[in-house]
Amino acid sequence: MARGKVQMRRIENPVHRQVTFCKRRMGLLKKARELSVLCDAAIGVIVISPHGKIYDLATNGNMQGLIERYRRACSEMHGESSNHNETQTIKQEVLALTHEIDLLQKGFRYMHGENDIDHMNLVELQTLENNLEMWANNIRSQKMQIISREIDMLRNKEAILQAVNGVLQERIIEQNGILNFSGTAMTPSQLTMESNYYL
Amino acid sequence: MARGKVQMRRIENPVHRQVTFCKRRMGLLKKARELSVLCDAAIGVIVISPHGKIYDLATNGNMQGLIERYRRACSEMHGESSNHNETQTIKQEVLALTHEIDLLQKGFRYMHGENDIDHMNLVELQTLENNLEMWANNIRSQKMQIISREIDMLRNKEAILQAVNGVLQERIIEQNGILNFSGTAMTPSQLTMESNYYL
DNA sequence: ACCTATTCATAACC
DNA sequence: TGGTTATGAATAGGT
Repeated sequence: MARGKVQMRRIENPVHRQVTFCKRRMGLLKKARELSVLCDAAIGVIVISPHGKIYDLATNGNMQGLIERYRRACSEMHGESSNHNETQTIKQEVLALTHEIDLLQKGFRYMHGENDIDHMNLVELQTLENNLEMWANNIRSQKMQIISREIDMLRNKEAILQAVNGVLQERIIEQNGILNFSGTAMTPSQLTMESNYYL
Repeated sequence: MARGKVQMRRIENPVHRQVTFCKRRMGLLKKARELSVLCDAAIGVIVISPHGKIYDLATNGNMQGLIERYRRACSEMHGESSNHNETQTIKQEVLALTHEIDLLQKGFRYMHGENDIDHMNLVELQTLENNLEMWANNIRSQKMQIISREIDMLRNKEAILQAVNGVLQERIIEQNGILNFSGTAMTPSQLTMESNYYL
């Protein structure tokens, strides 16, 4: 909103994104507090960062209570009995989530045309299958890129460590020659670091 | 904020308060949506008017899931050792489903042309690939169903046509016997309909 | 609901 | 992260 209009889509630059996240999050919470004070409303805001960190605000100081109120109002709307066995609500959530997944998957099916998979003909299905195959291939190559980057990095590390190793060995040999502490000299193998395969 | 700074306290005039409530509520939800889009965050906003009317927004389209995530994070923060024996497994299920939804949404965005694939890690990519594979398998089996239905239908047609053919041949032979129009008699092969392969 | 004068929020920059 | 500033957005008050 300043120094150039911003496009309404995910900010690609991670640094910019993080900065904007921080600033706008502050702004959002401030606006929420203001609305709450000015208009005497109860407001809850939950923000979950892409990395799962949670920021929240409950203007009445108690998010749980607010959520309960919200839930009660929702179930009233759905005409459900407010029989609040915790397990029951969670099971309903599972149901809701499962339903959402179904919806998303249906959405996927619509990607290649307006048709549902059950009503698609062979040509359409074949096209969709080919597209999926391409998509999967992209994913596989992306995976390979990540893996080979990791491997390259590890090779580099290995080379560096080998070099360090050589230097250290020479130094030890030198010291052995000078001090003849043959009993305490480390063998080269003890100096070799294990590769760190954290893929 | 315009035409005079406003004091940060409850607006006494009920009309002004209602108008401001409406306007600022819109603004708040807009800001929330923007933050969500720009920074890839999951955001939930609950607004309860002084009269108890509820307005809400869940950027992932599912407030229950969001609240669940929030609850989970909170109990983690409080380090509560949950004694919910049965509930625990269900909560894990919710977690898994929520995660799957995240993945599907990421994939969705990718399909729409925004290259989120670059920001997915190996595990996410692997899961997505598996999902795609399952999907492709569904499509393949759907194709096979269509194909075998078509084949069955064609076999039926063939059988019927063969029978008709036989009858017609007999009739021709009969007519040849009676009228002896040997020059204009059709050969059996000309009566055979071509199979209609419109797959 | 629509219209501006004003204040506010914030993108880009340190 | 924490400041500064130019600029686009939000909105208070009025119609």
